[in-house]
Amino acid sequence: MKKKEHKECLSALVPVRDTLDIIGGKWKILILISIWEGNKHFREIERSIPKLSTKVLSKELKEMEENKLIVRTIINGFPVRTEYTPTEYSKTLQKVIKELQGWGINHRKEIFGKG
Amino acid sequence: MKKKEHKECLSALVPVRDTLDIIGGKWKILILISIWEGNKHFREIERSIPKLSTKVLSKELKEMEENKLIVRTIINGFPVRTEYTPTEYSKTLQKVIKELQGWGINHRKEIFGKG
DNA sequence: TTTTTTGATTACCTAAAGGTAACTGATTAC
DNA sequence: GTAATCAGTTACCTTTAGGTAATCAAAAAA
Repeated sequence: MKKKEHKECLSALVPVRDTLDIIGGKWKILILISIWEGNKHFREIERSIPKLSTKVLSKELKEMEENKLIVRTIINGFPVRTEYTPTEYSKTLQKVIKELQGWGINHRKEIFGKG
Repeated sequence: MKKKEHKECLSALVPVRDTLDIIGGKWKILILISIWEGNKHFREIERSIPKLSTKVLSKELKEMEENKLIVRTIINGFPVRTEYTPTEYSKTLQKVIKELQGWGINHRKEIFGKG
């Protein structure tokens, strides 16, 4: 009898993991959407998302900048302000998020809708 | 000056959260793929995924059954065996996973490939 | 009768994610 | 001078996810 080989295909999952690391977590998509909607300043973004703390926002914004989803610009003015703007590249995530949303909407029907 | 309204659109994100809960985490996609590949029995699935513990596998399989991604069948035989088989419905996740993978592959290029 | 294999469950522990709150430094209004 | 707003940082605590290992019950093999 042929010994069963378990193909693992772990390497193909590395990019899946990468993506989940970037849009997973409790706040990441929320913050991204807030910025897409036009919120530009730290306090503005913070206030737009109930219960989000400055610490978490600070950490997430750094990661998002590293991932080229947003650009951070310091504006030297009377009160020094910081501006966060979404990159064109960040918009490539919209299709992914839509896909997650579509599946989730259908899943609710699958689980609760029909018996 | 018109007061800035921050549209929150939190409700639209509930299904996104749902989907991430189902395919997020360290093992869920790995287990799903193992079953898609034909691994049917508890030990078989366990052995196909290095470092996965029985405790976590047990928990994840329950959740996957609740989410109608797999079917659990007990086969009364000489050693009582349990069989896990993927549902047709589970295959609707393949498109989502492909999307996550595609974005992740491109993202590596974006971050490391070009300066 | 002891060991092995099957499919798990339980208790305990660690590591990571996230939450709370105080504090910095600069500037502007009172 | 005092308070408030801007953009954060830091230290500490809690919660959750995941890991380790022992155990259970049934049955077959030695």
